[in-house]
Amino acid sequence: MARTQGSHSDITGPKVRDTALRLFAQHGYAAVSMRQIAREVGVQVGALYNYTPDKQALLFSLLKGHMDELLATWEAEPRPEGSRHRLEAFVRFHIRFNLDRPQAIFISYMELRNLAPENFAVIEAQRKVYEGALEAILRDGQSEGAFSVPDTRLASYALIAMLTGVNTWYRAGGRLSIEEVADIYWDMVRKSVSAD
Amino acid sequence: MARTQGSHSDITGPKVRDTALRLFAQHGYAAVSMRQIAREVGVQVGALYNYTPDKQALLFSLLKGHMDELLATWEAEPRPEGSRHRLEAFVRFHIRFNLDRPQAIFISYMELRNLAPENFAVIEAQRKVYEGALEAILRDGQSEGAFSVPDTRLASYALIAMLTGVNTWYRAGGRLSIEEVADIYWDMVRKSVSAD
DNA sequence: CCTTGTTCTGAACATACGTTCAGTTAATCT
DNA sequence: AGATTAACTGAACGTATGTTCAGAACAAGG
Repeated sequence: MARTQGSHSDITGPKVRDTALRLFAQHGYAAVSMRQIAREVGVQVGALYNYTPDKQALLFSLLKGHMDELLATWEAEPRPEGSRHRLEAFVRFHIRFNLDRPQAIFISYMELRNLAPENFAVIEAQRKVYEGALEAILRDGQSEGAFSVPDTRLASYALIAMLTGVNTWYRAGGRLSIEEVADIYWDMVRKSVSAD
Repeated sequence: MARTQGSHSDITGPKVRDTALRLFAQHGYAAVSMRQIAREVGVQVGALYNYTPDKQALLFSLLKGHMDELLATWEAEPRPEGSRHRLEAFVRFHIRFNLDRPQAIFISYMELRNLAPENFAVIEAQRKVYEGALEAILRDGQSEGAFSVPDTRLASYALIAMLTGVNTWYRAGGRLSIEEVADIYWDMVRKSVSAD
């Protein structure tokens, strides 16, 4: 097997993924053409098909890679004692993780409908696992008496939406650091699930 | 001027808008063709151009109409006394309004990037007016001592995201009525802006 | 140095796109 | 009844789309 060293595929491959991620996030999957990706990578359009069987697989691969990383990173996080600390850990993890990769987050919310049904099912299942982690924390805290949450399912949806919304306005280099943002959001989350 | 009564334009016009709204929400603006809209309306594609100068104007018109209605309806709402009651009114209004027109809400969040820059500026300005109404309530309540919100700007973003998120999971005919959903969300919002 | 196999080009394929327009249909007004 | 005109068809315009593939370029192994 020739060309294992100095091979361009080690460079072009990631470049294709990075470019596709950026363009999909910027203009949307349907609005970006394979030729546009190729142009920004610096190759002819045919060369892209050395790295993906088709355009749909490219989108799916990006989303799948992102969800795999999300779940793996979350599972590797320290798991503090007590529902309150676990909820805080989730909030800070979610904000940090999302703000670190805004483009992947963006397409993983916007481009779900452009996935072929069988691909959609895979991503949707992974998303449910992640959201289930939050609901489990709320349920545990509720039965321990640490939280006052009448409907843990709804509360998990509400909190996820609130936290994910950070990405719509946060810009690096703004007036607040990621830590300060997480402090403020954690304060609101904490109060919203407490008894009053 | 002939054909003012019995004219088809009274039927086809709204049909074009309804169909476009539905298809844009389902598949995304870029993924829907004019021929697809025409087919579902029941006319040839050329006929669509009696109702919109081009595809972009059709999208803009839908979004503009939606934002106009949002602002007008909100301004016509009763304006209760006291920040707490005003916040509750906003929460309930937002949930009710959003759940009543899920498709318009969906495209007005997803298709902003497919607007031509000058069209985007118009919609963005209207959105800011609406979100500003929430922030004003939070600011008033904060200075009156009714709320404990360290950063009213952030809090308004957080609450808007949380409330708008209802549309991602709510389905009519589910286990909860719109009123019950609004009750639960208002409970969380109320606590999140309170002192503890 | 010559074969091997990866990576890429350049061109082609069939199909779809947004938009335009001359011409047909039919409802309304005089 | 005839004139007017809104509403629509059917076809065409040029361009863009995703994908395929024969062959060129070229780095490494024997």
